[in-house]
This record gives sequence, C-alpha cells and structure tokens, in this order.
Amino acid sequence: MPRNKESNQKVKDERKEQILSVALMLFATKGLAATRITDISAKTDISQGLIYHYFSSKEEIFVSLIRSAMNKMNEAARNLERLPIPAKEKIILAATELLKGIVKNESTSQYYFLITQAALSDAIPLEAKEIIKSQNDVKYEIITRIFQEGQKDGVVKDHDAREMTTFFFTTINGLALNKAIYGKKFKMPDKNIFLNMFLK
Amino acid sequence: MPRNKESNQKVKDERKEQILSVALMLFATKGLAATRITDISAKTDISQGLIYHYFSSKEEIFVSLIRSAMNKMNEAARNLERLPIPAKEKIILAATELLKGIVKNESTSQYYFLITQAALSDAIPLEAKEIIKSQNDVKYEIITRIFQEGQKDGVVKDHDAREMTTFFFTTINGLALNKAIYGKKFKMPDKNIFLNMFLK
DNA sequence: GTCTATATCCAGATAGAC
DNA sequence: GTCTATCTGGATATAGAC
Repeated sequence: MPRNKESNQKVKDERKEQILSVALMLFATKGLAATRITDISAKTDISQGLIYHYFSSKEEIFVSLIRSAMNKMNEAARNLERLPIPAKEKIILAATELLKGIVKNESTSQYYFLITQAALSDAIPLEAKEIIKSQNDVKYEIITRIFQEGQKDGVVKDHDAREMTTFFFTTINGLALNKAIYGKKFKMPDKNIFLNMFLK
Repeated sequence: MPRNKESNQKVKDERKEQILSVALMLFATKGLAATRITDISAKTDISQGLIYHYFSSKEEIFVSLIRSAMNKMNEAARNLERLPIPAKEKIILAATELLKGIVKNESTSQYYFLITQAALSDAIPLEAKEIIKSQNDVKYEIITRIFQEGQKDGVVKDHDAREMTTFFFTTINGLALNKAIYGKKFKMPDKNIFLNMFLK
C-alpha cells in the first residue's frame, strides 16, 4: 500500500513541523534549559510520550532548528550574491529585506535569538555550536565580497570591508533582538541611517 | 564589640561579591535556568548551604545582578550628559568608551547578555523584567537629547533622533554579544564606521 | 501511532550539627 | 558562619496498554 505509506509520511512530517514551530517559539522566549517538554506538548496538543516518537530528545529538536536557521540564512545570502545587479543595489536590497523580515516575520527574530543563544551559551548541545561555527562565516564572506565590489565601483565607503561586515551583522542582530524584546511596540528605524555606515 | 561587627560585615560583603561575580559569569555563559547552585558553589568554594545564607534563592542573585547592571549604565549616561563639552564630543566619547568597555572588560559584555536574556526570556523573575522596563529608557532618553543638541549645533545628521538612538544602542548591544561569542578572537571594528550613522 | 503511568534522576532549598 | 546530609518537587525519558 504505497498510498498509505505516503500519507503516513505526510502526517509524520506535519507533526514534526508542528513540534518544531512550537519549540522555536518556546526556545526563543524561554531558552532551551527553561523550556520543558511538557510545555511543547501542551502547546501542540501532542502527548509528552509521542514527542519522543518524533525526536529522541529536547536537544535534538533544538539542533534541528539551528540547522534549518543556518540553511535559510546562507541560502538567502547566496541568492543575493548571484543577482545580476550592481553591488550598491545588493546592499540596499539586503538591508531592506533583512529589516523587513525582522518587522514582519515573527520567526525571523526568533531564529536570531536562537542562534545568539546557541552561540553564547555553554548549556547548548555541542552539535548546535559546531553547526554555527562551521556555517556562520558563509554569509560574512559573501557580504564582505559585495562591499569590496562596491568599493571598486566607488559607491561604498573606504573602510575595511570586513569591519563593515561586522557592523552590518551585529546591527541586524541587535535590531532583531530588540524587536524580540519589544514585540509590536518596536518601531523599526529608518534604514537610511543604517546604510550611512556603508554607502557613500 | 563594634570592631568585630565591622569586620564581620566586611567578610559578609566580600562573600556576597564573590558569589555575584561568579554568578554573573555563569549566568552569562549558561543562562539562568541552566546554571545550578552547585555550579556557583563549586566555582566559589562556598558550600551550597552557605549560599542560601547570603541569598534566599538563585533568582535573587540574578535580580541583584540586573539591578546593579542597570544602575551602572544609567549612572554612566547621566555623567556623560553633565560633562561641559559639546554634543559632538559627547557622542564620540560615548562611542569610544562603550566600545572600549566591550573589548577590555570581560564583565561588560557579560552584563549586556544578562540584560538581553532578562528582557527576552519569559523564564526570568518578574522583578528583573520590571527593573529593566522601568530603567532602560533612562539612557535612551539621555542619548536622544544629546543627538538633538547636536542637530541644533549642525553636527549631527538630520534623521529622527530617537531612531538614531535605537541604532546606537542596538548596535552596541549587538557588538557586545558578538564579543561575548567570539571572546579574544573578536576584533573590534573601527568606531568611525559606527559614527557615520550619526555625525555629519 | 498514540496515550497514560511510572521509573529515574537531579536540582533547589532546608535542617541541624559543629 | 559554615558544613554535610536530606527532603521534596519536578522534569526527562521510558514502558506498556490500546
């Protein structure tokens, strides 16, 4: 009965998705250690025991979220680099999309906090830390290259490109955390202030 | 025996300081929930039981740290505002000192993470959240006023002052977290890139 | 696949001796 | 003031019935 197998798989995937989405919210608002399996089970209406049918531990859920967060971000950065537009436009587009993502998409700022948490805290599965260590540089390098290209074009300021990249991501990260803290009360400031750091 | 009382008080204060300084380090690297009283007791060489002689709970230690972090920051902001120098100099001084603090002083970035954690996480004593809520605005308002003064002087860019303040602190916060993540490998970027957001 | 019940463990906090 | 020993609660993870 291949038919049944397929739909079973689908149900299984949906359950996993459901667990992951609730876990993301909880990990982002409470942290890994303070989130109990019972919290996840309550918010998903999936019994405690059943969660262990889909994931072998709380940590595995966390690692799975970190992995997909990093994949999404790197994917977006690679797509940006490939676009057939000038460097300046890429920078403006990146800033616009990232800020928009923070404002509109709940899960974006949640992902940022998850990664910050994972990178910072010792109380995090080693596997999560290693994923971040090995993949975090990807987007840094891409943006640095774009800045350098912009400098050749004469439209990007002549500071060290790598240092500008540090400001680029730390500021985005800071904003995402601020949005996570203040929620709807957070008012996104004008992106042109931000772009002043990089564009002539 | 007032003499004895005094020196007893001194020992008591020292013990409290010792507990607080270890707790700060642990809360910043593991988070509140994942830090166990036994961790604090091990690193201080103070027995578990004795810690409860000085603080009534793990949460109280945390709240105490948050309180002194907010006090220090607001104190610094107030001192800055009082200085008899032009707004532009105040802004440069603030940026310089804040970035220097992040690089030099271990505990500075630890405090930043503590506050971010406390503001973000639901798994934090209400009292800590309330301290932050009621005191966080102080430094925002001070810096906003300084930006406005600088705009009158014609040396600060004509963006909305409050929005610049948001960028000011979110970027500082982002850098502090980055420093906390990368430790000694973190290279502080040139502060002039940062100042480009605000100064003409 | 799904639930309920439970074993096991561990952390926070307390009690009580010195 | 300081320690060791202990109580107690609660959370992870498992077992076993349906």
